[in-house]
This record gives sequence, C-alpha cells and structure tokens, in this order.
Amino acid sequence: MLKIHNSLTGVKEEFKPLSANEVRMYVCGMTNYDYIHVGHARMLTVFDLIQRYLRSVGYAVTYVRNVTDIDDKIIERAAANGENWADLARRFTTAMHEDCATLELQAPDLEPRATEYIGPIIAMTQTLIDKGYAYVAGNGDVMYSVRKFAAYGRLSGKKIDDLRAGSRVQVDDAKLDPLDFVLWKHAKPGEPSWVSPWGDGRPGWHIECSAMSTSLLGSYFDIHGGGEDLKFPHHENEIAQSCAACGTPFVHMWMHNGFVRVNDEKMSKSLGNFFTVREVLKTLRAPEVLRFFLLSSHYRGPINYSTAQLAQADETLLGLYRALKDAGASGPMDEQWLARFRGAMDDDFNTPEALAAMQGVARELNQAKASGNSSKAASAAATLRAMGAVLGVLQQDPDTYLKRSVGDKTMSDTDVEALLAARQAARAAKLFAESDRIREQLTAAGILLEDKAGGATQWRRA
RNA sequence: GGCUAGGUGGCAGAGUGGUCAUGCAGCGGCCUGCAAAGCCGCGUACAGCGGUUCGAUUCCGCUCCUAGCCUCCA
Repeated sequence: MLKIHNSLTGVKEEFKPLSANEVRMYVCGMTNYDYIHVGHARMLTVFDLIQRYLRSVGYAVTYVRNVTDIDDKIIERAAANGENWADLARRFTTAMHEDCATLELQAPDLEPRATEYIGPIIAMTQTLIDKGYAYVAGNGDVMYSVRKFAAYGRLSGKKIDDLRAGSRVQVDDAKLDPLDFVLWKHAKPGEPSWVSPWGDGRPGWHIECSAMSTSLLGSYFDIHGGGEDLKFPHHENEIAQSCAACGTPFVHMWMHNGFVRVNDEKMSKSLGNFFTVREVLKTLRAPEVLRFFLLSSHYRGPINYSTAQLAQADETLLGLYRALKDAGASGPMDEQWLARFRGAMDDDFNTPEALAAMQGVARELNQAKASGNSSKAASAAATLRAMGAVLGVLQQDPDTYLKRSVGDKTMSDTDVEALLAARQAARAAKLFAESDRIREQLTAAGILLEDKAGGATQWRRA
C-alpha cells in the first residue's frame, strides 16, 4: 500500500487514484532565464523518481511538467542581454533539456509552455471575473480577490489576517486588498503582449499553472508537486483560481520537495550561493553521482550540498558497482529484500531506507562472491539492478563505470594495461620491490589495483 | 511578529514506545607476498528540562537552537 505525505492535510495518506489505475500528475517546472542549479535538479529528480515509481508499480501515469517562458525575470534578463525575450527563454529551455538528459531524467509526457496557453489563460481569467472572483483594477491589471475565496490559506496554513499583518507586499492602490494577486498584467511599453478583453497584456504567473494543468489533466487531478517555496503563494493561488473557476476540487494530493542548502542556507539565485548542474557535473565521475546524492536523503527534508557529501555519494556508488562487477545478473530475485525495498518506497518514497535495502543486497552479493556461490551472486546482482532501475541508478556496465575518472584521465587505458603486464611479470618472478614500484606509479596516476585470486589484477580509477 | 518543518553516534542519514537502520570514517580479525577490495566482529546517538508509562530517542508540555515561508524563487 502506497502512502504519500499530502501537504494539504499534513499527514501521510493512502494513495488512491481518482480514476482507477491512472495517475494524473502536474509539477511546476522551471522559469528558464538561466542555467538550472542543484536546487532545481533536486526538484526535477524527486518528481522523476516519483513518476518512475508510480509506473513501476503499475499505474498509467500522465506526468505534466510545465515551462514558464514568459515572466518578469525573462523580460529583465533579455533586456539586460539585449536579446529577444523569446529567444532567451528558448535558449535556456534547450539548456535545461540538455541537463535533464545528462541526468537521465525521463521526459515528462507533456511539457506545456505558458505562451502556448494564452487562450485558456484568458478564458479562465474571464470566468473568474464572471463569477465575481476577479476584477479589473484601476491600472488595467486583472486581479484575483482573495477575500472571495473562503478556503484561502488552507494549503499553507496561513490565515488571511496574519498575512495582512505581516505583509511585506506594498499596498498598491490598484488592489482592493494587499493580498490580491494579478491574473493578467496590462502591457507596459516595449513589453511582449497578447490581445485580451482587458487590453494588451500578459498572464500573471499563478494563472499559467492553473490553466495548463486543468487544460491537460482536467479540473481535478491526483498529484500536484513543486518546491516547498511554491506552497505560498503560488500553489495557494492556484487552488483559489482553479477551484473558483472550475467549481470542483483541484488537486487530490499536494507534494513538496525540500530545499538544497549550502552551509545551512537555502541554495538560491538571490543569495548567490548556487551551483549550476553544469559546473557540478564537471567535477563528478558521472551524472549518476549527483542523482545518488539527491536520493540519499528523504525528498521532504533539507539536504546540504557540499563536495564532501558528493564525494561520499561517489564512494558509496563505487562500492555498489564493485559488488555488481563480475557477478552477472540473472536468476530469481530475492523477494525478501525486494519486499523491504518496496516497503520503503511505499512509505512516502523513503529513498534512504530503499538505499539501505540495496546495501543489504550488496552485502549478500559480496558474501556469495566470496564463497564462490556464483548463482546466488548473479541472483543478488539481478535484484540489485532491479532496485537500481526503479531509482534510476546502477544501470551502467560496472567495469566501464569503475574505469571512469573524476575529471580528466591522467593515464590512458593502454598505458595502464602495459604497466600492469610489466608488474605481472615482476610478481611472477617474485620481484616484489619492482611490482610495488609499478603499483605506486599507477597509484600516483590515480589507478587503483586489486589482485584477484588466481593471479589476475583488476584496476579502476580513483 | 505570524505560520511550518527540524534538532539522532566523528560525518551523512533512516526509523521505532522495550530486539538491527544503512553508508563513510575508526578499531580488531580473516584473506593477501604486501596491498586493495571483500567478509566477520567492535565501539560511539537520539538538543535540554519536566511529564505520561512497568519502560521513551520515539507520546505530551516547556526552554534553547536551526532552517523555510509570510516578496520573485524548485
């Protein structure tokens, strides 16, 4: 039984799709005006994992992740660059796709872009006006009237009065209430705009997601995800818009992933403490290391980004690949370990516990290898691989993986093999001083050796 | 100030009312020409103070501390 923590109720709930065996899931994706950083990678990885797991247990998943391609930040950045805003958004959306592909994230089934949904956005805005939830403000913007929506604040646990008291929002003359938010912004000179019943303008951020999600998944769907920081006001506003416009409940389960931190502070553009996926990947043995790192703590908690943590993820992953090496991967799976693994994942996607199950399998695999029980080893390897497939790790050829280096290679494979042959000859002649000298030479070049029983030597890169 | 999450062994990180997390690092042993890897074994935890309980790291209360949201943000 799959249980998921529902941010709306604050507790883990048994997951039951609204429509049998079908899961409709929407995740707030990126506003693409720059390269994605590790914080974004966590959100993308978490929901990639979730949709993979839902599929692996047999659900027919429709995974929608949008792209915001019109926004203040895009316009500002484009202006600063002297670049066309649409070109800039396209350029960084392409870059995001490249990064996602490198990280082996499965592409969402649908990836709507805000500018493709101007029609539905206008229609929804009009409906909100017609139903009395929205009004045209004095400055030409269309605003949502928060006080008209009784359930406002339910998701974020905020009370409208508290929000007013602590509000840092400038009291704008155009708003009837400081908490009202914009659905449609009137065009300022030189800004991109679309024709609307309220004059030329562009959509507000919140309405985009309401329009895209309900257009593609219907007015009431199973899962809506995003970063913790979107809970308020973005998701709160989505609920207000969608419920009011559609007259139905909006989302069954809300899911929010925790932040990536750097020295106990949220990684963010504004703090300037961010690392782009591109720069981080250059320092890693494989993109898989970043995924493994992100999966090594629970998706709802914070995770601290540091090179030490990344190094540990690398080390742990290497150990798993070492276990897999020369073990084959066939035979019956170990149902006990599989059950523990599934139990962990069924418990609100508890990846650290799932990883612990994988370690247990790896230990048994190593035991089987040590005792020469190759069929048991192959069976354990198959189990481990299957678990890895669910998490999106451990799918590479072990030997190839182990020979990868962090950064540039300091010695070619052929040079390594040549020195290994010389060392082998020395060992055969019991010239251990010479063989140790060669080993040290290789170690200095970042090549680590393992002499196996029977005289063979395996190597890998540090 | 309001609201929401947390504070677990050297580090990372799950979890539980009473028996094991797991990984890295450390220590001892096996294996090895020596290593490495692996295996076996060992140790060190539950912020503080009260309360409930036969028994609490786990439940309740208070205190302290941290982070996040309350403005764009994954």
